[in-house]
Amino acid sequence: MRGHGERGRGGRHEPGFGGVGRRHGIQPGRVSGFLEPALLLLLHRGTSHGYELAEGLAGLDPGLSGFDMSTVYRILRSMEDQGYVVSEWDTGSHGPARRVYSLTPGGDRCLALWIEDLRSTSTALSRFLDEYEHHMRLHRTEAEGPHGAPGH
Amino acid sequence: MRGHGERGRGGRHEPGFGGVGRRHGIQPGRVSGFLEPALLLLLHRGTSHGYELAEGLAGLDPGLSGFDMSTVYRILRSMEDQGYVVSEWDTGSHGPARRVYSLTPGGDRCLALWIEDLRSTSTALSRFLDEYEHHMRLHRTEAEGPHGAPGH
DNA sequence: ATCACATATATGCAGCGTGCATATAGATGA
DNA sequence: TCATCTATATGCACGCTGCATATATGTGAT
Repeated sequence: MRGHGERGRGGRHEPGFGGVGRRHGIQPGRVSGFLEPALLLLLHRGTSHGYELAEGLAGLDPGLSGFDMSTVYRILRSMEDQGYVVSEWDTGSHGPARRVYSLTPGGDRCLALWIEDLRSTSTALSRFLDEYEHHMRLHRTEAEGPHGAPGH
Repeated sequence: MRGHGERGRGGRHEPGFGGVGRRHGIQPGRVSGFLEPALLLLLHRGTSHGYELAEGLAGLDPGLSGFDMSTVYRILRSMEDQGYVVSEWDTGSHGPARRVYSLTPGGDRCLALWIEDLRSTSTALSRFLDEYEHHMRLHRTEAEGPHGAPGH
């Protein structure tokens, strides 16, 4: 996650999910808008704060490690506004105060809805990739011609 | 696709991929930024124009039918700027002139890159969903307690 | 003491993607 | 003439995100 030692020139972001590494214009990028369910899942495992959650994201999937800390904090606040999480300050720890989040019942339901959506997405994605394979198979045999010479 | 008979109140967009149905704030939404590879695949099947491509999208996946026509046109233009497609006017048809697009070799390569990325995304998504199932399974048995009474 | 560094949260700004409303215009049929 | 379908395009607003930056506390080295 950006924000500590790794600071500055981030370089390339690995494929995976996440609105990672925008590049510019329209090139192979990736699907995005995926932090919320990941954070909700982490919080379902237990109470945590932003900085720690960011590390948890990287553990969930390397593709999730490309997000900026600011994005993580903003999404947490936004989820709090929606009532999916609640927070309180933890001043008893070593470093600076931490805003510790925990999941609400609403957040639990929200996660379940996300999972439903992501399952649909996953199915649709697989269908799309299958369709691509299928099309390319046809395209190749068609290019070989009906004479059946599979030469180089 | 919005833009013809179906005009006006679009109502709910079905799950699937696509930056469909923004809702508001952060709720179960869906991954987005997915039109490009879909359009590139359609154009790999053959030359076509925006309006027709929009219908082709719905055929690829119902989740892709939620996109606005303006978005489709803008993405096509953008892809043309990047050299992935070229267009020319077709005035020989019945209705108003159509801007007909065809794939370039660059677009072909771009599609291949997209597919690579989408495969990573698909894998990552599956892993995430598996992790969710796994966590929920643990969570449930834990809630039942170590006494092994699986009662309701 | 001072400085660098890791930890921790937060805000302003800019750019991109997208929905919605709207404009334009040719073809067809009532 | 007027409504409708086909077809493309633009302006506006808003949300998401990266980047730069500001702030503050604790730890360890000099």
